[in-house]
Amino acid sequence: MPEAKSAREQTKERHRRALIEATADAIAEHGLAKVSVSRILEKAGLSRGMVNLHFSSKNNLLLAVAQQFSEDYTSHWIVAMERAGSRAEARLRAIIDADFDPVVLNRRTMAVWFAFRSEAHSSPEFMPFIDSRDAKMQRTITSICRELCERGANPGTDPQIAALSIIALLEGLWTDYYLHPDRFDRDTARAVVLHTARAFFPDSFDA
Amino acid sequence: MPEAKSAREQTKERHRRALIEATADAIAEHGLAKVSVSRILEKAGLSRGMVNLHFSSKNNLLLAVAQQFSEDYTSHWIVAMERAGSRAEARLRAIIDADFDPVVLNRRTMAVWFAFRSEAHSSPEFMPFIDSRDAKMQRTITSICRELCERGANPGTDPQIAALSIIALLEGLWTDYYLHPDRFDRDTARAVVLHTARAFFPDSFDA
DNA sequence: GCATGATGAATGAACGTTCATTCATTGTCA
DNA sequence: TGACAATGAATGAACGTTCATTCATCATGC
Repeated sequence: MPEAKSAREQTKERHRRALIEATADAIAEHGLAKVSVSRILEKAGLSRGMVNLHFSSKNNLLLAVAQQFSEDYTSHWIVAMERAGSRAEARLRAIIDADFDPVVLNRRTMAVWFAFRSEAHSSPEFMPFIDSRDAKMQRTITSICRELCERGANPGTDPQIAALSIIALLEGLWTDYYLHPDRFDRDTARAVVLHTARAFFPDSFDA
Repeated sequence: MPEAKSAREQTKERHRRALIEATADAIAEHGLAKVSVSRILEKAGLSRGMVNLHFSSKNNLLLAVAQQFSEDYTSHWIVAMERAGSRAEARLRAIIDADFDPVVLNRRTMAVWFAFRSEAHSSPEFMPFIDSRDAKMQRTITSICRELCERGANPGTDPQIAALSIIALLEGLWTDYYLHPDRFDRDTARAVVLHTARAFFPDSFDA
């Protein structure tokens, strides 16, 4: 047993999580601009003072939500990549697949991501949590591309440009889903990214 | 002379525009969630009643801003494309260049676009104005791709997939600029899109 | 060309509502 | 019983909107 938590600590933790989930629900339903403490507490089924008790301010709760979603996204693609083994091609495929996994790419999650992104420029404290495809992911994909360049001996391919293209494509397809979730097709999206990967690395990513 | 407007009508129109510009400034500075009528009027240098006098409500003013930016974007790429002449390759190049033109791709404009996008799902009245690369642009680019397929006789290229890829890339690179305006390089961005275009249509888009 | 009444753009104090936050009180485990 | 999580009424600031009033501009009559 790692920690034997008392019943008290357990409900406290449960309430903390409930507030974060309720806030995400409220953002998805009403939009960040219309999210109020009252609406959050209504969704969570908790009393008025709870937000300030657990997070000391509404803004801190919003920060906790942003952090939660950021960490969930990052750990998701890292786990997927590591499960894929050590081959560069398999690792890149796993990252791409992870990006279109319904666990990540769904209406609620996108609503939260895009909401925080749009407020981060005027509230810089959100900045660390809005960059889904952050420096770490960029380094990872760039090094995969570099490996593919060396192995496949593609003289014309710049790993930096390849990585930038793939990441921008992932971003753009997220936006496509966000704007038109009904007409978005996950298989087509994956095919588009793999098509681009194949354009850079003809030896890999066979259809 | 098209219309001889009275001095009264001129100042009225000037105030209307001032409110729209001030609202865009306020969104860029404070974020949509923190834009209040007071802040807008402070920036515009006008009196309290002006928003409701000209737009009847704050929400209608926000709608007018969204519409303005949407129309400006659309007319910009259409003018650029038509100036490029009738050749398919030149037209696509013009659309790509237009998308990275500082007139369109700048901090203020992106702040406004992304702000409205993030609120449109909970306030559907904004929906008609948030889809920069809308159905019209998609039809245009798809038909250009179809023409390039036929002329160049690229048997393996699906014009739909090519158009989707290019549009998603443009979207993704906008997001890239929005998240990191300082480290964004317009020339690299253009090169990335042209590189992808070349992958689909090897006969065209020479570097 | 000038005087005069009509027009409606502009103003800003006031309104009711909603907001995030506080804190004295209550309830519940250890 | 002591410690602390939970409650919800109370608070004042900020919100969008209203509206009686003001006054520069315009149309009209002479």
